[in-house]
Amino acid sequence: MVVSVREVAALAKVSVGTVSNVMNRPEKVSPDTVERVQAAILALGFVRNDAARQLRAGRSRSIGLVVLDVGNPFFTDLARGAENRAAEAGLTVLLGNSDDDAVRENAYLDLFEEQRVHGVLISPIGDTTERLARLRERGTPTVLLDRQAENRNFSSVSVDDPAGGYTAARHLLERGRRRLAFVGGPASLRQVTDRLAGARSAVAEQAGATLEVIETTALSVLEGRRAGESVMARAASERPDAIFAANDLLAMGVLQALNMNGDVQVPGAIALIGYDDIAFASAAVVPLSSIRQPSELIGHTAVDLLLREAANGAEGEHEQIVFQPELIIRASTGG
Amino acid sequence: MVVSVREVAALAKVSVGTVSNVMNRPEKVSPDTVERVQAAILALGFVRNDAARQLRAGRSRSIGLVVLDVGNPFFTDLARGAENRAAEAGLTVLLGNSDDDAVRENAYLDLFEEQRVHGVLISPIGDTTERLARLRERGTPTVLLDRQAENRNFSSVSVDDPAGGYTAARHLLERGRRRLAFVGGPASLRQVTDRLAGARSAVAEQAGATLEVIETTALSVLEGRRAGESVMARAASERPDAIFAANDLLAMGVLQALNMNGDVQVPGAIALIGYDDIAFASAAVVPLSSIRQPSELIGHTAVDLLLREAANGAEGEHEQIVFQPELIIRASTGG
DNA sequence: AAGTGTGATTGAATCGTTTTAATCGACTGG
DNA sequence: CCAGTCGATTAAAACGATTCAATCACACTT
Repeated sequence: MVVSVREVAALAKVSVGTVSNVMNRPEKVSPDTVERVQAAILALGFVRNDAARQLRAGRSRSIGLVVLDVGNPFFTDLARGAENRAAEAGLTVLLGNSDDDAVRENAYLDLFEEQRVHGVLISPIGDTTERLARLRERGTPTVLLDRQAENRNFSSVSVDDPAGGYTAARHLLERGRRRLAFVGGPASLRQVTDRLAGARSAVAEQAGATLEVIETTALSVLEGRRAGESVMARAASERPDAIFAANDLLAMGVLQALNMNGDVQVPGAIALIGYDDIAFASAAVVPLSSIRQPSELIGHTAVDLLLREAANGAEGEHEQIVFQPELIIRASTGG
Repeated sequence: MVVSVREVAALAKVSVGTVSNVMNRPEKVSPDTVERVQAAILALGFVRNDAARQLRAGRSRSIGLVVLDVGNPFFTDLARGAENRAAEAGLTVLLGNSDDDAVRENAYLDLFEEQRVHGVLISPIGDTTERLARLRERGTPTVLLDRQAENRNFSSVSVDDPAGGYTAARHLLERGRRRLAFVGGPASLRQVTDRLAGARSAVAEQAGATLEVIETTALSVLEGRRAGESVMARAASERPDAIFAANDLLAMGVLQALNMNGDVQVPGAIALIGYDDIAFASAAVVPLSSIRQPSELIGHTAVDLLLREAANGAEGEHEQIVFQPELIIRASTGG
């Protein structure tokens, strides 16, 4: 019960070439033949075999997207932006979730390369540039997401993380807080270290202000809760009076921990600010101040860059696009 | 600069057949030949072309997953479960987002069928059973998610939605509420109508209790907010004293609307319960009571069913698995 | 020494679509 | 009436990995 162009051609009494033409450039085929072939396709329930098509074409019609965490709305929003733009260009997005794991990241890159995807968008964990360079050398255009390559060797779409970190910390300082804590990790993530660096420079400018770092093993709600609990375990006088979390998931976890016992007021005792401004941030126990990133726009732009990169060939220029983040003030830092 | 098995074979001074054997069943090849071939692969940076492989094999090594909304954590959790189980079986999951749109759903089904995926998992919108029956007839095993086929013609993994709806409404009634409102839609979604039906029967059992329906066009935070605002627009005496939202996203939107002006107390004036128990529910402004569904387990089980279905061939039995939901009580219904 | 078995390797056919050069008919203008 | 053109169609050659029957080399048995 396998139906290939061969059967369709036989039924429509034409050659396989004509069947192919009907599917791909019907204007080259006489109207009545088109009709006859389409009738045959329908009658037999023919579905074209994409593997054969790709084999001939050399490249697939999809692009691979590797994100750090599909559970993070920031990345699903970004994916939506990429998907929409890709759809306009007739391409499909394959979504891979590295879950902050180098092995999984690598597995997805292998898979995408074997599939000869049109290109790869990736928010890399740690330092993968060597692997990515090889990927590109072998002909798969690559764009970095949410991260700039040190050596400008890659096209990238990112947001100014040091500036975001600076803005967040500055905001807390302006609210009169002096004993800040940064919650985030792992340090292998560039986003984390950049935001921390930004916060550091803001604190350095302010006499009498301090910044402690509470490191986490992931950017998840659970890890945030753990960090929050470690703060709660201290005597009240030992606690920071403001917390800057490296993303909103962490911030929400921290918030849960602080609120669980009900004895720590936010923002009364501790002000809290997150990062990303995911949709849930505004609906939190205490609506969360945050640093907004234009997530959909990032995905959208990344696809544009990828298409340009693909068109230019290997020796084209690489373009770095950096968006500016935006401070969103809500109740968690005193409205 | 294209590298195929041919080049590898030439460099290693063996035949292409041997190269293939090295990759797929190295135990059939003498150790030193294996080594020579692998060295050649590495030296040339050879990456096997998946399209050619699939063409020969007849089927791809991935399974297609079509969900209603990737923005909904329920579905990303489900996807994670599916992905993990699939990985154990050496398969990849391709995630498609129908966004509650029949056209996009169809596009993904076409794509997956053209790719000759191992099988399809889908949370169908509206009535797609005819389309799915054809898909299966042509050889692609299919499992329904979060939805049972009326005629038992499909394997499916779902949760008892009428029971969940009943439980939610019953809980509100037991808290002394009598003027309930159901927020949800569109009515084309089976999940919505089933949960509503369950709620209806609970209300019918309770003398003096009423249930109004506020229909939405989607199960999103935004639509929830819209519904909440329509409630706020009424005189206080005309408002319900309890709201059952068809999922947590809606419930969080409702909550935002009720809280925005600050004048409606939850659960004081209006008790609120959602559905799914997504991770963010417990971190909401007012921690949200909800009906928990075992999302990861659903994804996991669905892949199992799919593999069984694929093994049995077309005329095998179809299995319907129904999980029971669980009431989670938090502050939004009075703790 | 002939025959038998075994393990390693090979060569060619195959999967299904796309593409290109070639062919065919019919028609037009000189 | 013939050369030339044009549109529609065809046949065959790709694309690259897999697989299976055939071959080969070599050791072991009788």
